[in-house]
Amino acid sequence: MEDGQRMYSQQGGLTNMSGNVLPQYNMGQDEPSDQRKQEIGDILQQIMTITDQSLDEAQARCRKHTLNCHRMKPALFSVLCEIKEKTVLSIRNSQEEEPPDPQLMRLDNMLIAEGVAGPEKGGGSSAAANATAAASGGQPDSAIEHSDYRAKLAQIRQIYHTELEKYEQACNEFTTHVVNLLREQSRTRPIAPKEIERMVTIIRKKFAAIEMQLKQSTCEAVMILRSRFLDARRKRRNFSKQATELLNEYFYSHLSNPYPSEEAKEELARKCGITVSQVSNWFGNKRIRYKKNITKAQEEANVYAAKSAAAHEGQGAAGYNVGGGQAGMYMNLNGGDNYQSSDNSLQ
DNA sequence: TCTTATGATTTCCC
DNA sequence: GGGAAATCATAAGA
Repeated sequence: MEDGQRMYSQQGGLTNMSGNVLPQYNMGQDEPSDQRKQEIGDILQQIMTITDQSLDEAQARCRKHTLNCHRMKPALFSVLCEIKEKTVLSIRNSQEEEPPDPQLMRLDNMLIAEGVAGPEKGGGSSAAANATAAASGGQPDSAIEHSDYRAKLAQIRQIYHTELEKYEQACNEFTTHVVNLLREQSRTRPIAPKEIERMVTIIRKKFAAIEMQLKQSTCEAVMILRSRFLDARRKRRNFSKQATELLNEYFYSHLSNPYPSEEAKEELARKCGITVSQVSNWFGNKRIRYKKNITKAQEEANVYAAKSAAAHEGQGAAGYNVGGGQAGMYMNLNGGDNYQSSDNSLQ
């Protein structure tokens, strides 16, 4: 108040401690007294004009005019903005710096991996191709299943992107609307640009939550499609003859320890054009069935032993030894249980 | 159509 | 988690 009085006095005259205007002396800087009289007359005229208007209109206009034109407005708003910043906004500020949502990251990663989000790089179709290749053991697969999967995935992708665009558009429109509104309001109440930015962030967060729901339901749709597709893969297909030969060769040449290492499985999978888990399945089945039907297995072993021996003669090498297995240790065909003994050997 | 072979899945155990 | 064993589901052949 003191400052205000002092400031006023600089313009209109000197005041005493009670705020009364003191007699003014012409010091060479002050306005002439007849000019002041003119101003007072103008003010009175304005007051008289106001009384002719409706009270509300006058108040509104007066307030607006006073607020917008008052030379103290920027300073006052600045102070008020600062106070707001230090109180309400500081609370929000502490909540803003959150780490990225891991669930959202998972969803994003999955959508990218499935080829739904991100650049269209044939993710879905390649996934389908891999899946069918795995199921068919390298044999040509049903193109119908493949194209069905691809078409449905493309549908999901299209819906996802359409919805995403809608959300983004709505978000942008709403944000623009709110920003404009706040900017308009900032003429009559203290709203700092930072506060507007925060409001934008809040709006974007709200829309991000909606977006996450969209991503979740898209992931669900992909999962359902995938499971249906995988169910279709359950249709068993025999491995190629060449693949079976390779697997049998390895099995019978490692009869004392028919447990291929991970490296060996990978190598076999690569050579046979199947997956590592298919190799594992095959060896699991083979070990069990070998034990169950030892007579027939021995005949088979005999065939592969002969084959391998012929190959060794031709190459003069130890033959198959993937991943450090014990090549060349064939079972004794005259005595079914006379294979090389080890902890893992088949009894 | 029935049987057998075989790849995949499930359950249990270590 | 990997392997054994049981089981399922389907391909293939008689």
